[in-house]
Amino acid sequence: MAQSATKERPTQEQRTGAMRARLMEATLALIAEEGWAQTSTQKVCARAGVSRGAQTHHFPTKDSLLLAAVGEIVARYQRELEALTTEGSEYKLRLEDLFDFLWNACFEGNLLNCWMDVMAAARTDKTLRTEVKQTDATAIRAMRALGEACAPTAETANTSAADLVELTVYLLRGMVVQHGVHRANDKRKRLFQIWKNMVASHHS
Amino acid sequence: MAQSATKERPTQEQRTGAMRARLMEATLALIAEEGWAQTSTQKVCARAGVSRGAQTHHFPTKDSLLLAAVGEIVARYQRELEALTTEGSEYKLRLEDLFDFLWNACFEGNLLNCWMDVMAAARTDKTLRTEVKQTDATAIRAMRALGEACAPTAETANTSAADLVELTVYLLRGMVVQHGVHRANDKRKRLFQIWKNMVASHHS
DNA sequence: TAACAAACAGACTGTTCTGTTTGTTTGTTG
DNA sequence: CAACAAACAAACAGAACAGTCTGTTTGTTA
Repeated sequence: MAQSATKERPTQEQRTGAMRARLMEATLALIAEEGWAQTSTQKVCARAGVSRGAQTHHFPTKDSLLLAAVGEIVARYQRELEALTTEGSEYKLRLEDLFDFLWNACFEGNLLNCWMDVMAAARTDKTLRTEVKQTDATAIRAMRALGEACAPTAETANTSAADLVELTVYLLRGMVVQHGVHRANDKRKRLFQIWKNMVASHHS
Repeated sequence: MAQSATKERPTQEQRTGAMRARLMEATLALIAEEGWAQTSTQKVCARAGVSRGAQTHHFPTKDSLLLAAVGEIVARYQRELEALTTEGSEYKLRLEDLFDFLWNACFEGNLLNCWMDVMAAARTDKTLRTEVKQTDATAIRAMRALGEACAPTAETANTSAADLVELTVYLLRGMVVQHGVHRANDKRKRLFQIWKNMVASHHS
């Protein structure tokens, strides 16, 4: 009777992993739903169904929890980005495909909403800013490289593909913030199409 | 002797005006320096050198104070915009001039930093969102109209000037958020120049 | 000038929050 | 199985916060 054979008792490593995962999931959900500023450790514990003692054990300070959340956000985004490159490695990835991917990454799911929240908060939070500053720099560098890989900027072209990608990133970020206030994606989709046309006619 | 002739005793209207101005200035400064989420009524009072009683008298709730601050931000921005149109009414305002104005409005002063903070916060604050939603809509409408006035979108053109202006606004907003984290305006200025070139060659 | 209302000041209440501490349970290891 | 450390639980302390309250000063007006 004692132990049912279906479930072994979990090892400590499994426990910490599960606990951290639960806390991380609750944290990300709260950032997405209530925003960065309204995300408190107490709410995270309540949402995760975890005692405050457990939370302080794994994340002794609020900053450690939220910085871990930042890392998780960019890790997930990076994962999507890598998935695109590997699946696209077979055939030639077009610049327009990259733009469409960036668009989709912005408006399906709430990862980018969270990220813009973090960036806004980072402006007035020193430790967060230093973290975000380099993380974002590497992310932009990666996307620039990806753009360059898509369209190697022929000598005839008058603009580098990397610059066009970076412009697109800023444009989409502005749209994401707008999206948080006013969900009218039809208008924005039309504008983004105009932008893509401009790129196509300019980078030829 | 009693009253020195140089200073009359202030009327009540003057008092309220002065007090509201002091509170408003302190609020905007705090939003700019510490961010929207870290702006509390107590800090505002301390910064303005005003008792909490006075603050609660003029702004009975925190929301009323912060919504007034939002109104002040957009009012100032609107004022800059109108100044541009009136001073430019003598000679023909070019689309590029408008773009340069938008650029300058973004990176000199911290009005746009505050505004992006507000937009980010509005995503997860219902009352703020409804306020920001329509305010921002009218602002964008005004800027679109201004763009249309600059360059009346000749029939030969394949893109409306209004759309180009709106795209520019989103692009610049993304750059402003970036600017809060990483102040590297040289890179962004170069990118914006590329953007202006694309517009010029496309809207011809 | 007397009565009144607005402007202002400061204390108090209840809540929320982060970080710390003390104690209990659970897994690991010699 | 015994000693130990990690995982977890819960209570506490101290601070910041928004809102409400009572009292005082100042301007208005009949």
